[in-house]
Amino acid sequence: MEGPSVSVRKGAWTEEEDILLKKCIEKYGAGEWHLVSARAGLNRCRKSCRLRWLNYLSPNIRRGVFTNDEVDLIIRLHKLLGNRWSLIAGRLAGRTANDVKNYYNTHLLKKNVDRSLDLDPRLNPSDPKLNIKVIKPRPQILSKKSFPICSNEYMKINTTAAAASSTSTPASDNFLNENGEIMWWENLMMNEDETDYQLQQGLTDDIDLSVSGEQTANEKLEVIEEDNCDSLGELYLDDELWNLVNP
DNA sequence: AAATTATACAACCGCCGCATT
DNA sequence: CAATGCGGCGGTTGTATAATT
Repeated sequence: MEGPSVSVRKGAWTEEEDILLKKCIEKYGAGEWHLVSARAGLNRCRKSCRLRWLNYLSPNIRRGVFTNDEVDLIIRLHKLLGNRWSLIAGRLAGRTANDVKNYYNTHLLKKNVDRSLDLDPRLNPSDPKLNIKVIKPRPQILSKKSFPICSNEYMKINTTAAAASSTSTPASDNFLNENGEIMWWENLMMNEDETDYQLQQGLTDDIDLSVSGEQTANEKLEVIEEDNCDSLGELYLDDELWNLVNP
């Protein structure tokens, strides 16, 4: 199906190839990757071209060392989302999923395991009373009052911004304020203790997310809010809701 | 200084979901 | 409904460079 019919070039990209690809994207825009190699005069497969652009050549990419804030955010988002690198990268302006994945695997993977055991004595797996088991990352409960995703204002801002932004990595700047800071970061920080507690206590009972009929994301969220938040004061961020509030 | 080992990261591979035919 | 092709994703590998012996 997707195998190349003729041999295509593999391995590291040359400067000449980069220039050809850049000129092609400048002329035709990013997309239609199956046509790019022909348009650019490259003997590369569509995936190679796409990857080279998204991970290296795109002007939106920010290179250089990860800041402390970025590293903290990666750690916390990974805790929330697991290995969903594109989602994580989507919250780090200018960083690609590949960059984040590489950074995590090389810098944080071992450190993270060590740290999680060091920081929280309750998670010491050597303690037989705790019966620690490895669990997959799971959706989070976030307090409505301190995580303002429920507000219509928030939805208005972000659904509009999302509609105008590209869907692929690197991230849009939807979540940056005028100072280039990540807007929801503080909220995430504030909620960490709460969500950790709730996860440990298993307080993640499903909340009804069913919404009938065709509705906009904003309308859907309002219905979900109405059905659940008023009585419970919480939102259950499963995939559907997460996608709604992080378009 | 040379050999070996560890690290960082660019790139590839296989799979998936979705749209189209 | 099945086949096909596409964009996209995460896991993994290959290799250049740095650090260590």
